[in-house]
Amino acid sequence: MRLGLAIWFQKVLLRRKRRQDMVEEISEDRNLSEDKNKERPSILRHSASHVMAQAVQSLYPQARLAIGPAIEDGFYYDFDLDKPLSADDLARIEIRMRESIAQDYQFARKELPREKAIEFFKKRDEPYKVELIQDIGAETVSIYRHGDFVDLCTGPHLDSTGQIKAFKLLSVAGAYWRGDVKKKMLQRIYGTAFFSQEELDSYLEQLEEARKRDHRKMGRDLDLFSFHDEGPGFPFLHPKGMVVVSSMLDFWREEHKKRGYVEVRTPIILNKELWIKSGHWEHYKENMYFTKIDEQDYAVKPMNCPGHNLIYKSKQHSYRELPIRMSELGLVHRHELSGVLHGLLRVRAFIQDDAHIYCLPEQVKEEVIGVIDLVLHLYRSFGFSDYHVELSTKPEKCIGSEEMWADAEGSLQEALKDLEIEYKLNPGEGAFYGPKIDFHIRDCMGRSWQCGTVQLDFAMPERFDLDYVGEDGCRHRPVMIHRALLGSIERFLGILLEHYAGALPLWLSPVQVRVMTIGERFSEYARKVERRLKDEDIQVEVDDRNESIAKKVRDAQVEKIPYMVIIGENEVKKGSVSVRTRFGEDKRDLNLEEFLEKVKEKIGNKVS
RNA sequence: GCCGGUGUAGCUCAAUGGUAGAGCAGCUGAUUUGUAAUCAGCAGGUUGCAGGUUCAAAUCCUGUCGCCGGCUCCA
Repeated sequence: MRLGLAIWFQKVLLRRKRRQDMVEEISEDRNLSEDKNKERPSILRHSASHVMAQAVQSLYPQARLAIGPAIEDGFYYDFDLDKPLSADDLARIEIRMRESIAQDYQFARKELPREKAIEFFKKRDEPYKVELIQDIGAETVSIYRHGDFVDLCTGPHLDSTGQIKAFKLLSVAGAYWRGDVKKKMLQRIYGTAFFSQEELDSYLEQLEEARKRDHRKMGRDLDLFSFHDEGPGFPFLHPKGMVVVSSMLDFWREEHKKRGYVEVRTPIILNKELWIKSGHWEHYKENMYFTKIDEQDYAVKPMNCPGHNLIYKSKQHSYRELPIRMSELGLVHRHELSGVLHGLLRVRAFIQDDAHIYCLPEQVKEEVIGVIDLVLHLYRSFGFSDYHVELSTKPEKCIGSEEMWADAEGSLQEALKDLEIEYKLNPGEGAFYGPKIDFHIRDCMGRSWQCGTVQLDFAMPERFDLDYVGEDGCRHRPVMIHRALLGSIERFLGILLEHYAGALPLWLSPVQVRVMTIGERFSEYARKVERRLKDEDIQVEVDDRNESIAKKVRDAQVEKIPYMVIIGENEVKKGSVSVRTRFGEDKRDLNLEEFLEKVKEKIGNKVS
């Protein structure tokens, strides 16, 4: 169980190394050095996956081979095997792998005509390999052999198994054949390999570090939020968690006001007819919660757009009013599969920082650019630079015409191009109502989570018959842009906690200052200091427990409280404060008013 | 939802078929402390839940719920 985390953490390591890898790959392209190739972790790891498959088949001859690639941070191999593999089995497999490495088998490549290869793998009773070859268009395929093990593979590989110096099998998990829920579930073994034991050890060490910054643990330790069996996937925000969220939302509202957004609020439960009209009934039903009111069917909203459309339609609009930027910090509920719930990062109810922009067709690009500019500004303000952008296009199951989709995709692409933003293209991954640009941020384990999204929608205005009166006095169809920037407030909080390892920036800290007394007789003065800080809207607490100052400092450090104000004989006498920061800086005898001003200024400027 | 794992005090973990324990947190008292844990005492559990096997179940079996890691899906 613990090992499972390892796979993901490796991504964190590798993200750092990626730059180096890139440089390597470029130089390889120039001289295609065989030796350099051999230094690439992906080659090492792919070779390790072959060695693992060999070990598995030697221990469990009934295991059929599926696929076994190197991944960003290690490798895996999928097996069709009736016996469930346990941690003990992984240890046995590792031992068998070591034997193979000690034998130092050569990796040998061979090319086979397609038909011969199919025959070959049929004879070895490897149906998954046969299926793979049948799907490969090429006339010839390559196989790699080491010892008695043969696998369909394009390579390249190490020279021999002996070059695998440090590896570890990390976890076993289920995975559908070809990622298809309707196909058979296979057993996937994850592992990793490095060129030296030191690298492997340091990786495992950092894995342990990463576990410490899991937002779920910090939520408990810092008393920010909790989950309960009574509502799986539904987060409970505690008072301190709410303080953080309020700070986030205050800032969010300020930035939105500046950019011409208006805020609305729409009901959580709405008549089923509305959802049929919007298309959610048809396309999103399995993710929705339903209820009955006075014999009528209602649904709990999974999205805010239909409600916003009702507001838009509540009166006649002129082209002069557009764009209308209608925002809502809306509580949405989505029935997610139980197996995907993950702390605050994947929940069943969350606040979406949503907005719908109703605009003229010729305003689309400018509006999209405005949204992207705002999303990047928000991320920067929260201290994020590690995000990536993806553009997703028309899926199979969708509403709207081909032409609408082409227009919509074109506008998004152009906006990204104008802003010179690099992005990854995801063909067929768009929402059912339009193409989208997504912004992803990574968690401490290297997992990438979608936050911001900008989705163009030429279809919803049709369904709701939205219109505006143009310059020509005729009715026209507005364009609708859905967008969320932080995405889910809960998810964003989770990511923030991991990003800062719980030491949130001052302006977001649930407790910004803790006043602590050296002895009981200083409580009164400490309360006075507290009062003064509270008057200035600073989040402050007093710790006047009957404990040593060392203990109080320790507790505050563990809670990562930005400022510790220490009150003793000296401070009371001089009417001053002594301040320790969570970074260990210590300043004695400060003037309270000066300290207060400094803190206020830092909060205002969003600096730590 | 699927595959595998897992569930003992608020938290972290012991107890491998024979009387459920520890540290931290909590409470009480002593101590009145100068920058990462003062000392002592007390309290805290139908071992997730429901069945079953057994003279005896935290421990073995079945079911169920939650959680963890993946798969799939998504903010």
